[in-house]
Formats: sequence, C-alpha cells, structure tokens
Amino acid sequence: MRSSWADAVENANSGSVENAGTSGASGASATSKSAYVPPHLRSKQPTAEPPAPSHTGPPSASDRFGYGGASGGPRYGVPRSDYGRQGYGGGGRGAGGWGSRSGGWSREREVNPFGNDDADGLAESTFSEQENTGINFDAYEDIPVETSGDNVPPPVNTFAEIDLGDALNLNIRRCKYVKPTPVQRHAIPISLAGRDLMACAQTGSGKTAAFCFPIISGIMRGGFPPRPRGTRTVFPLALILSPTRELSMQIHEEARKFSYQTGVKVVVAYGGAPINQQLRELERGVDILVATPGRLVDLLERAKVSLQMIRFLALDEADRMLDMGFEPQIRKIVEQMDMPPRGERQTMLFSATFPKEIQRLASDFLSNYIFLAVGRVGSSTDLIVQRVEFVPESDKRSHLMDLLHAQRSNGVHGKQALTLVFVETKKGADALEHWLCMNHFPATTIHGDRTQQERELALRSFKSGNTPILVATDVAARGLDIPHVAHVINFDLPNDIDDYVHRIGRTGRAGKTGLATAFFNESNMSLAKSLAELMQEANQEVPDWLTRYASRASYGGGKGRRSSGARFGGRDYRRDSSYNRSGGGSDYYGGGGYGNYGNYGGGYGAGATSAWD
DNA sequence: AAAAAAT
Repeated sequence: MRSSWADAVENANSGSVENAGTSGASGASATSKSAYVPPHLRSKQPTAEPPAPSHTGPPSASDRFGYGGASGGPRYGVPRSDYGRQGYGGGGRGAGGWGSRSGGWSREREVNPFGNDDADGLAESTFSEQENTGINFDAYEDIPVETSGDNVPPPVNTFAEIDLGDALNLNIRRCKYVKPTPVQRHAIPISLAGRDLMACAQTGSGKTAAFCFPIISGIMRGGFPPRPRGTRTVFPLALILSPTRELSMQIHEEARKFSYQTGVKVVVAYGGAPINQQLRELERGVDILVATPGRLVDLLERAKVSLQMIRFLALDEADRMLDMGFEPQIRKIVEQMDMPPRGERQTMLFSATFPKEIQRLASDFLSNYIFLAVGRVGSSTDLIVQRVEFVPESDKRSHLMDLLHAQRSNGVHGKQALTLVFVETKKGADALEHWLCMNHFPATTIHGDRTQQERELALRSFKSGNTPILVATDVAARGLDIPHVAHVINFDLPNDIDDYVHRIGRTGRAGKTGLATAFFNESNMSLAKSLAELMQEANQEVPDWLTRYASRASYGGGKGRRSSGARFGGRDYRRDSSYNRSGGGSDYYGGGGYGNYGNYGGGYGAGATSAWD
C-alpha cells in the first residue's frame, strides 16, 4: 500500500542522490558539450548514424531504471532533490542557472502569448477573473488514483515542491494556476524523474500542462545544443503528436504560454494550411514541435525535420493515435525514421481512455513505464448530467429543436448557451447545419470535408458565442477545450463507448457542470449495454427501457465496458492476468513489487467507480 | 460504415 511505495521511492531517491554527485553531474555535462558533433559533420545521410555520442544523449534504460540513477548525465533521471544545482542550466557551460540559450538562432522579441499589456502578467486579478479562468479545485479533491510500475515517484502537493525553474514558475503564475491538478501532481514528478509514462486522465483537468512542464523544464536543464550549421534541416528536442489539427493548435497555444521567456521555442505543423509558412517558422528555430502525423511525415520525407535529437516524445489522445487509422503512421514516425529508440528518449502517453488492446500496442513505444490512472474530476455524477432519450430517426430534428428552444429561454443575457451537436457523418453535419440555419438557429459546422480555414472559423465563431450551435463530427470529440459548453447533444450516438466518453467530456470541464443528452434508437442497440453500465457507474439515472435493452442477451455481445472489475475506469493492462502469460510477460515484472494501488484520497472502495474520460 | 490525417 501507500507506505510501501513511499518507502521504496525514498530509498531509491536517497540512493541516487549519492550517485549523482553535483560535480560529477556537471562534469559530465561539460564533457557532453565539448563532445557534441553537429549532425552535418557526422554524416550526409541523416539516418546513417546515431545523432550524438552516447554520453551526450540520455543514459540507457538501465541507467534510468529505478527512479533516476544519474550516472549517464544530468539530462535524464535526475532526482528532484538535485534540480537547480549548479551546473545544470546552460548545459554546464558555466552560465549557471536555468537553460539560457546561447548561440543558435534568432533572439527577436517574443510575442506575449498571454495577450495583455501587463508586462509581467502578474497584476492582481479580480475575484471574478479567478472564477472565470480558474479551475474548480474542490471538484478535484478525493479522486481515486492508481499507479503501477517500478519505483513510482511520490506525488507533490504544490508547484513549489517541484523546481521547474524561475521562468516556468512565472508562467505558471501568469496562467493563474494556483496548485497542481491531480494528474499534474502525479505525472510531473514521474516525468521529471525521467520515467516513461502512460497516463489516463480527463482532458481539461490539466493534462497538457502535465506533459509540457516536464518537457520545457527538461529542455532547459539539458541545455540547448548549438544549431547545426550548413543545413536547413531542423532538429527539435521534443515532439508532441495529436490526432486533429485543431487540437495541435490548442496544444501549441498552451505550450507557448508555458515556455514564454524560457528560450524554449514551440512550433506547430499540421495539414490543410500552407506549408511554407510552417517551414519558415521551423527555420527560425524549434525546440518543441507540435504536429499532426500526416504533415510531420511530409516534413520528415522532405528532410525538413529530423528527429535525431528528440529527447521527449508525447502522444496526446494516445489511444486514438494508436487505433487502426493512425497506428501505421505513428509507427513510421516513432520507429522507422531517425528518432532515438525507447529508453533513450523519454516517452509520455496521455489519454482519457485506454483500452487494453491499445495499451499493449503502446507498450512497444515505452521503456519500463509507469501507468497512472486519475479518476474523473469530481466523478461525472456531479459535473455532467447524462440523459438518454429514445428518439426514432425521423423525430430527431424536431426533438433537437425542442431542446434548443427550451435552452434559448434559459440563455444567459439573451444569448443562447453553447451547444455542441455530434453527428455521425460529414454530410449529415452539413445537412443539419443547413436545416438549423433555415430554422433561425445560429449554427455552424466542423468536419473533415471543410477547408481548414472554414474549420478554424467555425470553431472561433462557436467559442466566441457568435454561433452558439456547433454541429460536429468526431473531429471535435477529443481534447478541444471550449469553455462554457453548456450542452453536448449526441444527435447520432457513436458506436464506441469511448467516443461517447470523449464527446460528453467537451462539457463539464475544469470542474464546472454540464449537460449531455443522447438520442438513442434501434440503430444504437450495440451501445446499449456499455452505455447503461457507464451511466450507472456515474450514478446517472438510467431509463428502464435502456436497462431492458442492455440486459437482452442478443445485445449484450457489444463492446462492454472494458475492465471486468470496473474500478474507476482505467487499469494497467500489465496487471490483467490474461496478458501475463503472453510472450515475454514474466520478465516484464522485474521480480514483483509491481504496482501500487494508491487509493489514498480516501473513501473510494473498489466498487465506487466513476465514468471519466 | 465513418471519421481523422499530406499534396
């Protein structure tokens, strides 16, 4: 239980502190700098040789095994207690402090991503501002957490406990983050310890920061390698992949805030937009590249980007990235280009849902990783009210109109509350949007057949409240952070319960409440069982007719709520006995000591579950 | 069967 892993970590920690003497670490760092050979001097063929001598790169997996043995160099596996020691920043160049960028690319003035004139961004905020932008932390108390893996670093309670560096700390204050969310409390120490991570946590509970903070801080600690001359190829140090263009844009915007005035440059690349502008941005320098897979493959094939220097890889919505449509592309990027192999880079996978089959695929990319599951914000019981209504196909439009009418009278300040309507097909989205507009409902639509310009305009117009009804395909199901979505309507239900979970997660974000309504009919029978179970777990009112459908044997065969012991939604597949005997399984466990049910936070028995995304 | 993702 808790004491055992805490002790284990403490032991591991003190052990590695001894190993990682300050002078030794900074000495290695200094050596690594002088030994650096720019890629263009090593080989004309970018993939012909590994990017750098081994002591420049991160230590091998075995060095990192067990919470940061620092023998391989300061970049990875450094115990938290060592942070901020002399010699870390500046790559041991004697500059001291945190990663000052020396040499390399342009030093032009950085645009303030916080979009205010307050130079420090730290003017006293009014209470109402806090309320609008802040996260409702009360909703995050007492969340069940499960971690498993070897030597799991303990969580922190405050940002102050972690030395992320002055510049990043300042940005955290500018973002008005007062204390870390549960996923941040757990994931950041794990990542800072250099460990690979598979994390299940609701989008909107601070997931982006959970992988951005360690990346930014890690880049500053590791130092900025000099930019290779004589080539237009760029060498990002971190790569963040996401499944949709809009989500990549959103991550980019957030990451830019976090890295303001740190010297860390963040660039985004995605399809549907002119590549030349993205190329120009890349050539002005990039440390963190945020991208969608297709455009990145293009850039790699044109040799505009090399992954040789990647220290950090993060997959957002990782289960989507590894599903059938995406997996080959991801494999190509991660395994068949020039990225350092697992164990040498640090890999972080984040998603709200993580089916076991996908976990197994994902483990190909990970090395001795820690699995982390953080229960849903306040459990959806309180935050998202889920309703299911039986609506025959032919009645859907009039039923939708009834809902929208009812809501209109509810609207704040005469404005319609933001309503996100999910449909199954792109054509269906266009048709419904057209019909809504004909009926004087201000609607727009986002889907993959629209131009990127149209997609971005639609999203902006929705966010601003200008067009308070957005009809969307699953392109908008994941990750998008749209504040103030009051109502998610599943006009057409998805076939996969995970997609349902992600869709309704567009409301009830950051600890606020939301409403989700689903139109269910004969064509959704395969979802009956899993939907009923999900709603029950979330303490939602399940209509009797749905319970009846769910219990019919003929409909029971659909994809049930994965995990037989539902717990709280996420579970490390390595713990599932049915996977233990398949090839290579036993070695994986490093001689037991596997897993820690960190069910602290109190009060949650194994049966007290919550649906969470 | 559909959606997403490069030109």
